[in-house]
Amino acid sequence: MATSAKRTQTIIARRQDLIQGTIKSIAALGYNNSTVQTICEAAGLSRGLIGHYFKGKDDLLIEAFRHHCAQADEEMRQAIRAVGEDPLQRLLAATSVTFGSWADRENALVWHAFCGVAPWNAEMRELHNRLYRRYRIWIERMMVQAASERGLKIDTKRTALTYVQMVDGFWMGWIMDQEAYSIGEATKIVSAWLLDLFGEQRAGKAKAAARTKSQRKPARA
Amino acid sequence: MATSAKRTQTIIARRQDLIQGTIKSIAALGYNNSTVQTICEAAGLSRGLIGHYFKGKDDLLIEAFRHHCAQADEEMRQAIRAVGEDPLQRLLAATSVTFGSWADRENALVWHAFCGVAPWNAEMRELHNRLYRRYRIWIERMMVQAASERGLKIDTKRTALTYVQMVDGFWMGWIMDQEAYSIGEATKIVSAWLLDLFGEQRAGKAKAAARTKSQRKPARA
Amino acid sequence: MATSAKRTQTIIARRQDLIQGTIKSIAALGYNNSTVQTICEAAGLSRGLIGHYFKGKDDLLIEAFRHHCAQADEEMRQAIRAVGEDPLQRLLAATSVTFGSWADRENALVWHAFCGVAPWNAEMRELHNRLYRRYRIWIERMMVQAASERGLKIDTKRTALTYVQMVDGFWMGWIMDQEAYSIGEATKIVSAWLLDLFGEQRAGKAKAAARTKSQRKPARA
Amino acid sequence: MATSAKRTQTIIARRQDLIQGTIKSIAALGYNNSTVQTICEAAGLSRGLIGHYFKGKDDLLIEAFRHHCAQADEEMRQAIRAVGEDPLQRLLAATSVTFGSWADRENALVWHAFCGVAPWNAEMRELHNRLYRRYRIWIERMMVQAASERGLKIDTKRTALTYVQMVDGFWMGWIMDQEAYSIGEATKIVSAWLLDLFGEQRAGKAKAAARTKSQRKPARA
DNA sequence: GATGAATGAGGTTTCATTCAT
DNA sequence: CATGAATGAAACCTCATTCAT
Repeated sequence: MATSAKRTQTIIARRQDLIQGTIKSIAALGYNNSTVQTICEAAGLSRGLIGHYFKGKDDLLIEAFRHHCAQADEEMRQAIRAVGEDPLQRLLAATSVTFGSWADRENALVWHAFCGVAPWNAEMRELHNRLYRRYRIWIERMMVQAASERGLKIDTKRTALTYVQMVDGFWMGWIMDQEAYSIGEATKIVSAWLLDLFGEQRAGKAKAAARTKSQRKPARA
Repeated sequence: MATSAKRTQTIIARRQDLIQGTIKSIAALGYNNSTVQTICEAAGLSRGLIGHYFKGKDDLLIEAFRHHCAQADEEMRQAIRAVGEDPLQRLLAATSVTFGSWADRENALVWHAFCGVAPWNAEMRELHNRLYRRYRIWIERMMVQAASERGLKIDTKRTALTYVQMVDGFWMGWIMDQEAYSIGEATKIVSAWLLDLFGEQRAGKAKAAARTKSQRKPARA
Repeated sequence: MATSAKRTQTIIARRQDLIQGTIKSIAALGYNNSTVQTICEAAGLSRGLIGHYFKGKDDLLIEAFRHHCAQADEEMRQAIRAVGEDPLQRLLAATSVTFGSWADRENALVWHAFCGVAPWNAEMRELHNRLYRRYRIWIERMMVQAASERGLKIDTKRTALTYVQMVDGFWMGWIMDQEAYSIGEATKIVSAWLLDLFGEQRAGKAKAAARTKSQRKPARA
Repeated sequence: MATSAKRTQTIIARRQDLIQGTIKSIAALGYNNSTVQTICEAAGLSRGLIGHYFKGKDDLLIEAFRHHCAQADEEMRQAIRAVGEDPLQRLLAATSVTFGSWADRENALVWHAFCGVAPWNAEMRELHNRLYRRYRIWIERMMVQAASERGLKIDTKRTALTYVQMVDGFWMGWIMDQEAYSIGEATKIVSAWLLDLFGEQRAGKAKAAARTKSQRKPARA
């Protein structure tokens, strides 16, 4: 019993080691240049071990991506929960966590590397898209709440889409060229964009607009 | 003389063939799975030829990326010139060409693949960043003009940055998942965003605002 | 004492388990495809155990062959003893046991697999040849008796050799293609051949021939 | 074109080189111990070449077996044709060629090695069995002719089977232990067996039988 | 004594490059 | 010049063996 449990634990631990090694190796060398050799070295294990815990290199790579997706998902959920119920606060928190705490440079590089390969890898594409569909739905749901609370009429689907792609765009730009702008700037820009849409003065304007029967264009996204 | 000129022409033609083969192969198979074999097959040439016209596979890949960058640059320049002098029209034209005429799916996939590799390849990173610096400067310059014509006070650096990354973000999202949204939607969203910033009603409002001495927040980008 | 005896018994039992696992694995997968993994799985034991009871895989394989040889030897001895003293009956019993009771398909496949390897393995070749030399001598001895009892003049060395190789030939043919003929047919053919040489009518003929001074050719084998 | 023809010729030549290397390597080291390394060394070529001319090692091994089968077939056909129309002479010639000219020790060892693997390899089994079915049919056909010419009533199917398996049995015995008997002895035994079945005195007996009971025409030796 | 995790040697295969034709 | 055959380095993977628990 205890031994079996311990074995299971070891298996999980070794799989994690290899996944972390994969991530380290990809961050350091890129996807192409990561070999079984470099991955196992990064994990501090011997080359042959990969066969014990994964079907092969391809399987390990996919599992590493799956892990990465799951972790991104989890980090965001926790950050959002921690901040309370207010949808705008949650959107701001999501922005912060995306641009900050979890997505350090290593994670971001690895994410970038995987995305660069996913279009030619059905399984990775599937994983990525499942994550993003959920992600866009969350964002949209929060925007719907925020708009509703403020009496704003907004095309939330379009706005959510814009938010998600804008964030991704800022990430990619920073991965490619760290000197063009800092992650802090990106955070500020996106946060300001959110506040402009859902912030106090907008709420005030919306009420005022409602009073005078004027109406904002939904295309405002 | 004539023979030498002809030879030079052949060299250029063969290099182009190989570069086009590289692009086709990457679009079809991805960066990783593109081998000298698949590239030369796509180019309709024999495998050994690569050594005659490039230092090797790596050199060919970089040259292909260089070509891709140059072509993107050129396409945008022409599209912008064709549309006349008005900066807003130019911005809209740039958006159109980015999302449309040049950047078909094949080109976009290849661009995506190269970007997925560039962070670990000094030469590619350099090429990419040179292009993007120029690109951001154009966009900013046009925004400066557009704002100035309309008497708008806008943080153009920030706005240009936002534009560029938003466009890239929409591209990437569509490459990863074609079912999430269409390129047409992305074009509409970005165009609407531009028009909201620099379009007619905004111009009117800006003049009105100027009359009443009120001042727009720069964070509006 | 008791513990030591028990230990010895365990050792013998485990060695037997592994040998049986080897035989099962070879029968199922062939010699080439049998790995320490498949052998230990077939034996229901863990992989590391092989090192405790044998010098290594090669040693186990040879011991398994040794066991197989010994068992073939033993089975035949018992079958022959069980049938009484008559040499012809013994030859027929040997044929039966070879084609029947012991040499089921599994044993035959394993034998075939070992023989396919033995020419390039000094130890296996030696084991095989020792067995066959004894085997041929028995067969010849029985033929000598049978011939002598019947007053037949036969080149027994040649006849014994023919018998042994014919039986082996029928085995091999059936291992390679079970649809060409059945083991039952092979048994009938070889038995008929024996009866034709040593059976009743032959005995009668031999006596008649002896009366007329005619002489059979030894080449009749 | 000449170039295309030459290329085809080179391909055939290289494939032959590799097949010959395979045969040499198997003869020298056995099936198990033959690696891509040893095969290419025996062929005097580099390791990587195998991928140009065969799908992989397994494919090469099967092609080598196919070649071996084809060659055995061809050698026997030619030997039989060379000896004229008489069926008994043809049977004796088949015996000679099997035991002699073609099947030297190297070829026989390789044949033995392949047969040791074939039961666990569907493709090899199929090749082997196709060859043997044809082989047994030839032998039977010749026996039918020989018996008919001599007015003998023989179960030719059974006799052909016995012949084929006896020959194989003698081969196998000699491969396993060269000291037990020589190939010359085996040839003599089998030839004598054939002559005893279809030879002069048997024909004479048949004639005698014909004179007294049947109306069969006399056979020509 | 039994286990199976870990190792690393060695096998197969792929692939960029070279070179004779 | 153009070709593709040949090479060998290096990648992935399998597997026999060792060893800590």
